[in-house]
Amino acid sequence: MINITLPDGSVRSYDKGTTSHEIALSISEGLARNVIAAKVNGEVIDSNRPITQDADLQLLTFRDKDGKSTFWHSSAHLMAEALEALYPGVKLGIGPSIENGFYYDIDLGDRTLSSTDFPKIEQKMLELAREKNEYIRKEVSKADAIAYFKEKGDEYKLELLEDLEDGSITFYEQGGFVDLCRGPHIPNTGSIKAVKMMKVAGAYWRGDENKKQLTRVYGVSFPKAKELKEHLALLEEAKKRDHRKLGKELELFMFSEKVGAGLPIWLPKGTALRTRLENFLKEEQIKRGYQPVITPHLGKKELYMTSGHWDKYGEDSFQPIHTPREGELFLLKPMNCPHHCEIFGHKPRSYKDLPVRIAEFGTVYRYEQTGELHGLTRVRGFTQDDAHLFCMPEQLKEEFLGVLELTTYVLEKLGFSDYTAQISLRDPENKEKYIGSDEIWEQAESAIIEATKEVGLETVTELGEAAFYGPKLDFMVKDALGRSWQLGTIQVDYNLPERFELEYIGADNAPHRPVMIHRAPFGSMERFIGVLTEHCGGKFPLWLQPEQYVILPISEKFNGYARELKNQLAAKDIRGFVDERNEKIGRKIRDAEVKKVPLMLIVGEKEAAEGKVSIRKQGEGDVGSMTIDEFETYFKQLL
RNA sequence: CCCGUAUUGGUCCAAGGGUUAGGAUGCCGGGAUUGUAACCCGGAGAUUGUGGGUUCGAAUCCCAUAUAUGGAUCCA
Repeated sequence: MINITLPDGSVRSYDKGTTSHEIALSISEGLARNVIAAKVNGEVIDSNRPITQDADLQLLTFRDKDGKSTFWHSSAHLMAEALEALYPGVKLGIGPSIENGFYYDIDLGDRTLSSTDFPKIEQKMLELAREKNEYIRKEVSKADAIAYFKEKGDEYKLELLEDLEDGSITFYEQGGFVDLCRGPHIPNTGSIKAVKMMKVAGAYWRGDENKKQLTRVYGVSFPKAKELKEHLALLEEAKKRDHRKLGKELELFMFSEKVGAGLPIWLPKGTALRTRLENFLKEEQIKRGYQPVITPHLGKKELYMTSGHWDKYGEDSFQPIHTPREGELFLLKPMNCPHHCEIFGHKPRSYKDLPVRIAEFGTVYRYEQTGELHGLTRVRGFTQDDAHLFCMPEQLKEEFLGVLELTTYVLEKLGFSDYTAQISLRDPENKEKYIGSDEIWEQAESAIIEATKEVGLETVTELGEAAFYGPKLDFMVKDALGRSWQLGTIQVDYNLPERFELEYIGADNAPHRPVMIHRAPFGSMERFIGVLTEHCGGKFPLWLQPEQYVILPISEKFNGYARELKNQLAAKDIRGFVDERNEKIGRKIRDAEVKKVPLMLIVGEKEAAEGKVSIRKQGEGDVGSMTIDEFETYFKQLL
C-alpha cells in the first residue's frame, strides 16, 4: 500500500501502482472525467501512469495552469496529426504549449499555409478528436527512435534526438500519429471539443536565423465549445480596450514621428488624469513620511560610473551628451537612484534621522530596441513613481511593511483587487553571484517573507531571481480581463549605499552603512495608465476623470441655466463642461456616451423651472431628476 | 537586432498600372429649435510617410529609409 497526500492535506491509501486516474475515480466520477494529468511530487505526469510510492498528488484539470498546458500540448500533437493527414510529407519541428494555446513549427516544403486553410484544419482536428484516440506513451531506445525518424525522413526530429540520452527517450502515439515527446499528455483526444487556429508566422528552426525558416502555426483549444467562444469574446474585448486605441480616441496621449519613437506625449486630458494620479500618490506618500525631491534629467557620466549603471547599461542606453568643453559627458538619467543617493549623502545622518524616504516622480530615459516598443507599456522615456528609503538593517521589515501597505492601498483604490506578489530570492546554490554577506541577505529575505505574511499577501517565491544587489518583490496585477501585468516593485539594495559610501552615525557613535529600498507602486506612470486604461476600458474611476460630467441643454434656450449650474458645481469641486452645440439632445447624449463621460446632466424647460437636473449615467441610462444639492450628494457617494 | 505586414484629408476606411484619388466621421457655413445613443442642406480639407527607381503613365511595381503593427529571441 502507498499513502497519497492530496492538496487539502488528507491522506488516502491505495495499492502500489494505482494510477492518478483511478485515484480520481475513487473520489468522484465527475472529477475522474475532468482529470487530464496529475502532479505527483511536483512533477506533471500522465494520469494513467502508476504511482509506486508514497506521494503528494494534485489532480489536474483544465482549470489548473499545468492542466491547461498539458491540454494544449496534446492539442499541438492533434494539430500535427491533422496537418500530416492533410499535407502528407510535412516535417515537424517542435510543438509546445504557450501562454494562450499552442503552436507547432512545421516545414511545409513548397506549400504555403494561410488563414483560409484554417477551417479545413480545424475540421480535421475535430474529426480526429472524436475518434477518442488514446495518447500512448512508449519508451524507446535511441537507435529505434533514430531509425523511426530516418524512415519517416524528418530531419528536425533527428536533430533533436542527437541531444537526447539513450534510455530517456519517449514517444507518444495517438491515432496513427507518433511524435517524439517527453509528455505528459491528456488521456485521449476526445476531451478536445473545440479548436481554433489563430495565426501563422515564420519562425527559424531553433530560433536561429541562420537555420531554415519554418511555419509556426498557432492554435488554441478547449474542453468545451462554450469556453472557446468566451475566449474569442475576451480577445475581442481586449482589442476594444487596447490602451493605444482608447488613448487616441479619448485624446489622452499621442506619439509623433518628429518627436521620436517610444516617446509618449501627454495631451491635456491625459495630463489631467495623470496629474491627478500623481497627486493622489504624492499625498499618500507625504502622509507616510516621504519627502518629495526634484532632480535633473541629466547626470555626469562619473555619477553612473559610481553607481555602476554605466558598466551595466552604458551600451544599451542613449549615448552621452557632449558639451562644448572637452571631456565633459552627461547622460540622460536611466534611473533616479544615483541622484537620490547624493541627496542622502549630502549631509551627515544620524540613526535618529532614519529612515529617510526620498520620493520623486522622476522621468528616466532608456534606449529600448525599436522592436520592443509598444504603446505606453514599453517606451523610451517614462516617469517612475520612484522613492528610495534609507534605513538601518533592523528597520528593513518595518519599512517593507509600510511599502506593502501603501502599494496595496493604492492598487485597491484604483480598482485592482486581484494581485499577487513574486518574491525573488537569491540562488542558494550560487551565493557568490551576489553582493553582501550571508547575514544581511538572510535578514533581508526574512524581512520580505515575514512582511508579506503579516499583511496576508498571496505570494510565489522564486529562487535565483533576485538582483545581484538584493532581493525584491514584484506585484503581479490581474486586470478586468484576467490578464496579468507586472506593475509595482520593491527592491532591497546593498550595492548602491556601498558604491556611494553612504553612512549614518549609529548610537555607538560609529559610522554604519544604511540599507536602501527602491520602490515604485505603479512602476511607471505610463505603463500604469496604459494598464489602467485597459482594466477599466477607458471608464476611469470618477475621481480620476478629466471630465466628470457634461451638461446637455435640450435647446440653446437653456445654455444660460446650464452655465449657471456649471459654476455651482465648480464651486463644489466637481469638474465638467456644457455641451452648448446646437444639436438635438439625442446627438449630445450619443457623443457623451462615446467619449465615456461618466455623468450627463440634462436640462430643459422642466428642469429650469424646477431648479433641477435630470441625471443620466454613462452606460446605464436615466437615473432621474434631482436638485443640484441632491446631485452633489449623489456624486459624492459615487466617488 | 532578425522575419513579415502596414502607412492614403484631423480620424477610420476605399480605389484591376490609365480621367479631377472616393466614402464615412470630424471641422466650417446655413437651415431646423430640439426631451434620453447619430436632424437636413452646402462647403473646405490629400502633391497617397519620406527619398530614389521602373514606366508614355505609379496610391498601386522595385529599392532604401522612418514609423506603426505582429512574430522570433518560449529547445521534444
